[in-house]
Amino acid sequence: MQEGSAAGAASAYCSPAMAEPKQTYDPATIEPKWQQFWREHDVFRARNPGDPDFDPAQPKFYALDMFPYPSAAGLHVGHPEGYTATDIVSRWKRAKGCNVLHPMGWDAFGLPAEQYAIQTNTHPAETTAANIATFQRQLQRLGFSYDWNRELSTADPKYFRWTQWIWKQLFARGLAYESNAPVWWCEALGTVLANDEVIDGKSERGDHPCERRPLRQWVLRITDYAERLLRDLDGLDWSESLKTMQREWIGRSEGAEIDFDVDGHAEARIRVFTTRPDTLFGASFMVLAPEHPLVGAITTPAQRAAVEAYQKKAAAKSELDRTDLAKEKSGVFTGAFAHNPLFPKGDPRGRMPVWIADYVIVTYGTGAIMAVPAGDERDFAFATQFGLPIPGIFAPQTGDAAKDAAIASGGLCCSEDVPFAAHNTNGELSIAGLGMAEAKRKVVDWLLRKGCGTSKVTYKMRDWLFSRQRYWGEPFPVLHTQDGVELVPDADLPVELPRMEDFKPGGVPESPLIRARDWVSTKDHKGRPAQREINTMPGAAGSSWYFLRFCDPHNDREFCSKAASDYWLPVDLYVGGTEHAVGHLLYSRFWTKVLHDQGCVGVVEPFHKLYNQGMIQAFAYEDARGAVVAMKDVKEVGDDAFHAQSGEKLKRIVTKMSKRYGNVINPDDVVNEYGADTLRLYEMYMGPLADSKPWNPKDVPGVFRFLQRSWRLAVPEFAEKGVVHEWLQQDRQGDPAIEKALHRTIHKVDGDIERLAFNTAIAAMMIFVNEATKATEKLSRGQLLRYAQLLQPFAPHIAEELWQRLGGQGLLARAAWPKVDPALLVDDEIELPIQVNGKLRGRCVVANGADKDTVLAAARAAVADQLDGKQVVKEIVVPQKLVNFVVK
RNA sequence: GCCGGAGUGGCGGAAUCGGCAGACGCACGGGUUUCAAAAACCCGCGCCGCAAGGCUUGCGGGUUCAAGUCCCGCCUCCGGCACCA
Repeated sequence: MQEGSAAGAASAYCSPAMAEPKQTYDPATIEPKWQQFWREHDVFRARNPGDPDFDPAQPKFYALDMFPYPSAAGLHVGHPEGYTATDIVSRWKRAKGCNVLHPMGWDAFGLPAEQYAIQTNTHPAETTAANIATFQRQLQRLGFSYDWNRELSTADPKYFRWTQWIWKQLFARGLAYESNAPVWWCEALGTVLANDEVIDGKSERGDHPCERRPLRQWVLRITDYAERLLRDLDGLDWSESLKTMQREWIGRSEGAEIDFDVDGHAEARIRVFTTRPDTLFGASFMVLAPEHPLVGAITTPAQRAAVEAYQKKAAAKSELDRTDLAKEKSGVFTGAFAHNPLFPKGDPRGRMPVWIADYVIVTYGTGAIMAVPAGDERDFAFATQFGLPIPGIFAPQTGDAAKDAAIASGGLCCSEDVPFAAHNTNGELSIAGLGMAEAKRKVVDWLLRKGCGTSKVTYKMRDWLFSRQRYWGEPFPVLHTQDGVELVPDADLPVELPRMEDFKPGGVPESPLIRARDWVSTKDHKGRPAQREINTMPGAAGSSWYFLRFCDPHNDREFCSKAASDYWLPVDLYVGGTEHAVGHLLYSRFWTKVLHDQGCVGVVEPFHKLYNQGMIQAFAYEDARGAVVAMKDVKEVGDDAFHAQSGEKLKRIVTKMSKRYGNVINPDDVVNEYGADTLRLYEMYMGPLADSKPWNPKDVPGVFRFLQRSWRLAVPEFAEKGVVHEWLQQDRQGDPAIEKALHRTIHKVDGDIERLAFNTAIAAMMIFVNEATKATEKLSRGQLLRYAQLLQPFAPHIAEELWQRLGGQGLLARAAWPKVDPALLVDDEIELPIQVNGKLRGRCVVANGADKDTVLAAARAAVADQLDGKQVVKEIVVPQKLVNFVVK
């Protein structure tokens, strides 16, 4: 323990050398004691239907944390933030009579474990086991009320046996397929990555450059579920911003596909996707993605060299460069002409040059567009740059004549809903005067009749790239035989990883498993030679269904019994960071829906209420140039900070914790110095759960002092006076003022936990303790027992200790939530602020429920000097709130 | 560029439905206690002003008896998306 710290000083008093034994609040003694007691008595075990002591009358509550990835760095202070929040809710729900499922496990497969294993030259299985042990020890000393009987690890064969089984179900439903399409390859990580793991052409983890490369991969057909993944968001209790992120990721757009003939190429038809089929009359050229398969066939000899050069340049560009150069459009004419289906063959109005340009993306829609410069900013920019025609199609009436004229002539681009001009006709079809919606309908109907177009919905979301070229992941239960792909029978699951000494990526795109020759070569079901799949599953595989396994973690016949998941699902409260907004949360929803369709799970959505905690940040100091100075070079003097070497005055900023800055707070240190209850309480007291907020070491002793004051309310300084104060040793009537304060506090804390406003709940308890401290000897045993009940979800150890000392019945962790008497929430007399012309001028005390005239009379008397000689034009009386006189 | 969220004392934050702005904590100042210090406890603490009083929730307008809260226009910060046809 650190010298001079609050708790450190406290334990010094407890040293045996002291003549009189003091009873100081000493978390180092009481916390391990209660943790051990709770574990030994299995206090937080959740009951499943069918368990001997299961009570069907009890409501269930499933409180879930995003389980951690057990990194070598150990627990970060960010972890206990969300974990404390769900623990408070879990303990509170138990007190309210719920059967609570609050489990914890380990997301143990994945790249970092393998990277770390390579660095330290130890096997990932060993480092992972060691990291799990550390995380477990760190979490267990925080006193979370997890049902540790349900602990699981995704890297445990007993677990991933079922990950493999679920994958087989996906395969059987046609939702898993092999593909050779270009994928994101990251050289530094030696693997391919899914779309959501690549940000601006760099890997999300490690920020390494990535490139598109064709490699054989397993892919899951999540796009088949796009519509349901979108639609079912509506019923979820998630933040709107998170739902928006998912909606945008799914990226639904409604429009039409239209076919264009290519002059002189009877076999070639260019199919485009457009959200504005109504603007077809304004289409003046076509643009294909450089990678579009038709480019080679339609390019004229004269343009071939230029087109191929452009294609080469586009291929060399990463997606990042492509968007970086977005300011200026680039492209090349193919020499070919397509024909607008609105006009008869040969009609010059339908003649459209075909270009290639990298602003058209091959993987979205059909990889080709019809360009309507009058109605699309990008097409407008392209047409302007290359001198292509911009036919005007609109007849706007905005009231701004100059603007209207510019739009009508095609001199100004307009993507809004404005009426079409009279010339939008081909004789058969006219949309003159129509708005967007009606014109769309008419054009698509006409195209449909002519057989060259149809309405169509597309999604931005791509299929889920579901394999990695790495060792430390779930093997696929698949063999490659001479007849093709063959599934490993259920009876042979799990397919375990071979024990390998060298699992480093070997500079080849293939997984290191390719070197495990004895493992790779096997026999198919006919006994003929076959090869195992050497790709492994991505990190998100195991985490896509762990919430299901928690319902029935020891089942060795099924991944989870239907009865168990029917009882527990959906998760009632799921807390974690925003970083999983599209990845994990979308994948889990997808797997749940597939398992639902399979009849294995009743719900269609796994997480009813989802809450994103903010980030815990830290202070750092930067110099005049804006460079962050590492904490070891910072000298703090009072409120100011200086550079230790140069003496330069530094500016305090708030930023993320980082090893480089040396501002990382280790939860273990905080527990050692102040105890787990203080850590939990401080993290909840910092501010709203959803906000990002900086860790301020100076604030921590404040909450410690609060716990100490709570302790002092019950426990005398010297042991000879008893385990609690003399006046608490038997029951008696408590002070009525304290009783009222207590009821108000219970009411406030109850409501605040409900809305996850833990900071204000703690403030309410502090107010109670401040009031109670002023009247310590008037407190009754019953009052303090109820206070301990309130404190229990937040600071369970001290609360349990106080409960025991006060002689509470049984365990506090199992005690019911205290009752509020509504009669005690109202005051007999209330003080009203009195305003004159909206400014506070006085106060008066009236009986609660006094009639308006009584209140007015008292109010007038209280501000008589202000009203003197003035005329009152209006009197506003808001019952229970205030009085306002408007005077002249 | 588009879509979210936010901006309140020296600091973290509170104000849940338009009704006393600044709860609670930190820091700071004063006091009690002490040989002294720490701890503990008590008092004070938005800004200007000796005071009376005035001003104050990023900025500018508006609605209202009353605006941190509602409306309009801007500024700044954070997050997400970003040539998605």
